[in-house]
Amino acid sequence: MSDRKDQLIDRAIDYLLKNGLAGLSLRPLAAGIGTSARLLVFHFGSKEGLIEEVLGEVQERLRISLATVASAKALVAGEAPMKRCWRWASDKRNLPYLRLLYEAHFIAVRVPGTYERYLNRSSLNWIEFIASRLPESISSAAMATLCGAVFDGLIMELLSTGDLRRTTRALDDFITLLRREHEARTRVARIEERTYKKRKA
Amino acid sequence: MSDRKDQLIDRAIDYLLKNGLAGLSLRPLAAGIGTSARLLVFHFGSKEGLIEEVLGEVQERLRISLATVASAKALVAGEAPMKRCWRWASDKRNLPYLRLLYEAHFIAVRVPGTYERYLNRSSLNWIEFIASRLPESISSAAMATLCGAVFDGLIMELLSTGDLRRTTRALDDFITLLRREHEARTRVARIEERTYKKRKA
DNA sequence: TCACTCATGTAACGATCGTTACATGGAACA
DNA sequence: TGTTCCATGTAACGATCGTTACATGAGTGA
Repeated sequence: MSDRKDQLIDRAIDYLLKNGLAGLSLRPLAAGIGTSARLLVFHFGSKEGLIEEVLGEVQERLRISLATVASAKALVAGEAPMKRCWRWASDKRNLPYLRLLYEAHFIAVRVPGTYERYLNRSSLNWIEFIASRLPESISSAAMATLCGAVFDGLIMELLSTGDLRRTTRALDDFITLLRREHEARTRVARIEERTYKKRKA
Repeated sequence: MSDRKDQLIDRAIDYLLKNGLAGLSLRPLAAGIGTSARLLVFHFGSKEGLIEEVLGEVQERLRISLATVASAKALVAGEAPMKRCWRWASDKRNLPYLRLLYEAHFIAVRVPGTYERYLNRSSLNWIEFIASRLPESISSAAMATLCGAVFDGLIMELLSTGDLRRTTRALDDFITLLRREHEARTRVARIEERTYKKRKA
């Protein structure tokens, strides 16, 4: 963990954020960050080792960054955690990191045994982050899956088109749908509760 | 458009459905489908030409396949078009084609000028398909974006985990949300209409 | 001063890449 | 029968890939 190596990781991350992971090769990467392929292999052992360390650092940075928005209140009351999470994810400082992780995730799914152990958890973990903050009335595995899919889909759309306004409005619409469903279910629950009390009395 | 070329396209599609597009190289492809790299270049001009024709054929097959479910009724009444579309997309005969197109879409977004003119429209066009069938009450650009994102996200989740049951339930939940919102808005609309009539009278 | 470790440069290895040159077989048509 | 065009095989080209061998300079503690 020398200073030189950390510096190389920093620069390699910048390079990967720009150029992606799919067609990565050592010599252009080395030339782009002011070193040589020889030194990359010297410090990281191999190309795969470099990618491992870079992806690990990327996940760590995102994890730390996400922690700053983790102090959200419950859904429905105040700003929705989903909205907060969306503002974080669509921030232009975080979005390139997400793009890189999505790319790695895609490659890992396509070619099993590639990077998958560095992505298995905590990479796209804002889904758990959101799901754990759903109110009980609309909390289920399917609903958590839906919330995660909305995020994945909207971020992909944002990455493809760059249309932040439209994707943000789509998320707002989804939050509205969720809120209305929550209100409908709790109203039914209150009615049932009242009915139950009446019978009891 | 010789028979031999069509046969090569068929086999190349099968190969790409299995092995993906990212790390494609001519010699393994040729060996996998019983020909030679020499002949692939002879028939398609270049590797890029081959990918163009293969992706074009893939889109054409999906377009035809999607047309078979295009005779859906309006949302809310009967089976939702989204559900119908989901059953089509998650069919194990169609899913590999979608995976290939998603991969191409990802590469095209990452490396501008790559395949993008072969994907610009009609590739992921079930989004328009769905959006055009939303009832007026919940029809907007944002809502269409949301529906598309739900599809993209759920299909990615299905491709990643293979969990058809959970992703299908998530879609059902979303349809429920949409339906409830539709009912709420039309109810409000009816009340407003009644109020308006009363005043008029 | 000397040995030793770390960092770095030069150059090459074998493999694979997309592509091409050249030759040939075989069918169709004059 | 001869010619012409399509299909195919063999072999190679130059480029690039990840990786490695070897040498050397720089710093550092004994």
